[in-house]
Amino acid sequence: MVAIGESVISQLRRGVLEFCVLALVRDEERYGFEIVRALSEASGLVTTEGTLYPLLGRLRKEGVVETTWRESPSGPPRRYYRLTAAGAAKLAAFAAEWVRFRDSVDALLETGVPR
Amino acid sequence: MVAIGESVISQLRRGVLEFCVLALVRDEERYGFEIVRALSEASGLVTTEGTLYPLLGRLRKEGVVETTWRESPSGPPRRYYRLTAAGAAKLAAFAAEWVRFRDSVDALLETGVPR
DNA sequence: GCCAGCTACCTTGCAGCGCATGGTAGCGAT
DNA sequence: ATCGCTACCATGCGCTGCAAGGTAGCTGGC
Repeated sequence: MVAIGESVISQLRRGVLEFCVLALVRDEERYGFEIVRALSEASGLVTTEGTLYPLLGRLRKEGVVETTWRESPSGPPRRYYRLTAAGAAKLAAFAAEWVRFRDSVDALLETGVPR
Repeated sequence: MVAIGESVISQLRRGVLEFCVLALVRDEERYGFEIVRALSEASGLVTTEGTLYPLLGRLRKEGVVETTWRESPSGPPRRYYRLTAAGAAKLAAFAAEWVRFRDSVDALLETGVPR
């Protein structure tokens, strides 16, 4: 068994992280710090604030999420994110692409032959 | 239905392409141009020579593939790639990581909750 | 009062990889 | 001899994840 670097896995996160965030705020509002923690619970999706906040900013500018500041019961105020209709559409479109991509990779890794 | 750009999908290929190539040359020798065509058959993995040749060069330097020049029956000579033992180990290690990563993403996209 | 530690937000600069583009050369057919 | 296909390769850009560093609110202990 050979260990591959964490850097290899970090390349995997490219392009996927964005949609994991959209999925996280699809059904309920969440704030940034909470999203970092939630992603850390999913193995292979661990990330840091240095990654997430710039990403959240891009999503906001793009109009796929909208935000509300709310007081915290204890601590500094939080910016809560929720999905917009445009975000829901983009997420749905990605989910379809993801399935195709995932199946292609699975087939290749298992058989060594494209499908 | 909203179309998402090809650029979104191209980000998905990050870090995965390398291992798809390793998988392709695991069981039989293949040459560069052939690999480009083979990947194009797998939806979601379409790539170009501008991507593949630099990648093959990195894999060669890394020692996970080795190559042999062979005459073509018609056309310029071809450089054939095959997996080394180190490459096989790296591929196997990745396959395990991939399963974890894939399942995490699947869970998130489906439920909006990390697992 | 004040300081340490947690929470929570954000910015900046770097690095890696996929891609577009362009270049070279062998071979066969018209 | 020119065109088109095959087959190789290099260069520069852009995007995104990450490390590192910065600001500030709140709480609890002394």
